[in-house]
Amino acid sequence: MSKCEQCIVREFSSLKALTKQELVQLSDCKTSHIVKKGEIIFKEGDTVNGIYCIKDGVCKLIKLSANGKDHIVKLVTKGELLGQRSMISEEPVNLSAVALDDMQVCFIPKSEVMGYFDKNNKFSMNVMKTICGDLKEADDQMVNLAQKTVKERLAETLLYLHDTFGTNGDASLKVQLSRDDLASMIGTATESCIRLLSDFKKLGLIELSGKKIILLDLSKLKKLAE
Amino acid sequence: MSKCEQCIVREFSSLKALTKQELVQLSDCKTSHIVKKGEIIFKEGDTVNGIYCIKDGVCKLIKLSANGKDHIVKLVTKGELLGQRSMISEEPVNLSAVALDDMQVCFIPKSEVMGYFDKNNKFSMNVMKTICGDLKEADDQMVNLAQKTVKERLAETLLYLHDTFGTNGDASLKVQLSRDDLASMIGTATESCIRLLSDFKKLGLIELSGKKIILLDLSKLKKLAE
DNA sequence: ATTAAAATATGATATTTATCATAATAAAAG
DNA sequence: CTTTTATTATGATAAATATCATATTTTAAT
Repeated sequence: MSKCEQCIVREFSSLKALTKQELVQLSDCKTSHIVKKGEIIFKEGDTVNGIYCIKDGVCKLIKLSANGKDHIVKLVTKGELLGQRSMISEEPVNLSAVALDDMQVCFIPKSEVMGYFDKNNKFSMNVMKTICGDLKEADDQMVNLAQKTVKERLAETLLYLHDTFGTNGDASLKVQLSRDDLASMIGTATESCIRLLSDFKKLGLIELSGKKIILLDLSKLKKLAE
Repeated sequence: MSKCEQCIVREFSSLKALTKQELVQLSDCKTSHIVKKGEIIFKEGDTVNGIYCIKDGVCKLIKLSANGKDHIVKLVTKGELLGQRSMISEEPVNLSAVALDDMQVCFIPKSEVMGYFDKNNKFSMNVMKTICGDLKEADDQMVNLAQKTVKERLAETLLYLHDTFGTNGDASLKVQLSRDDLASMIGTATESCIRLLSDFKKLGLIELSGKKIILLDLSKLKKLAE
């Protein structure tokens, strides 16, 4: 079993506040898991008795709507924690988590995490700040969905993927979303998403080859995203 | 100066966790304010060095979008606290708060609140749960904006106003929003909102008289909201 | 009370976006 | 390697929504 004390990823999450002693204890009670691309980590409505720490890979947090389509609320990647909100609220999770890559995740049982909450003030403050950050982002996204056009949202999302997850050697976006996923991230029909990508390609803003997307003109995309 | 120990409203917020001693101390450092309808409590970008406790009235939390229109992210009413996120994140507020009614609010300086955070575990847990609740709601709204039609969102919002803020003696919604505000709550153009209200009226779902809105057929509205 | 200003309402039209249909391409399975 | 299936792409059309114009009503101000 790998040791949390030596895990670099920890430094990027609220867990960075843990003491050496707490980390040793954590190593003993955590479990490590491999999650293959497409597999579900947890499902809306599940009772998840703890939190997941993402060691590698990216997953989508999705919410099913009344009409059966689902919406991608957020992408989460290595260094981040999953299931904090649910644990604090003492409610089932309100989102499903599905791997977009092959992932490595560690599960930390609730009992352990709650202990840190009580004893380690810095840890609980970190978690709170993270959740506050999520809330702020959610507010922003809400306004975008309410007021921006699909074209603007697509441009913005492409830039977000570029800036947040970076590019491969060939300049293509590292996170490879299907057109379907991209559409459910910006809140539109798959065909509309595909059509706009074609438009962007014709305008020389992006290059498409298979699932790969290369952003060619960042500044024009920024203007389009307003 | 009114005493917090005797304030009923406190029982409805995170402040219910405070001890008698803490409440006495709170009474000494809080300031009470009257905010007239339409007045601004704080503005996006402001540094608010504390939190507001709403004793009476309702306000809207709005966010300005790039195109100049603003979006109502949330309505907040008596018993609730304002500015918690900003205080925890140690960032300027990301939303503006504008009174929809004449309001009574109390301001509690940051130094005081942070003291409770450190010493009163129940209080900080309450605040966390509130923010987690806000995040869950934000996720829901996001999906609604992404996937529901304007008609569905209008029906849902009318029901929300009905269920959350109640009705007057004549069965009209207690919170009176302008058509403009209603539109910026559901994320549509003012004219579209007005048009749909007229449609609902013609269908016998609601009654309109001036600014007053009366919901006549809750179950049909529920079906419309899906 | 009268005028001015703002809010509400409705029609006409343009634009955006979704849906349905079908083709082309890519990926997976046998 | 070939067949099947899923994904991506594009056209045609329908539906939803925004915008512009203008009328009506309500509210506020003089």
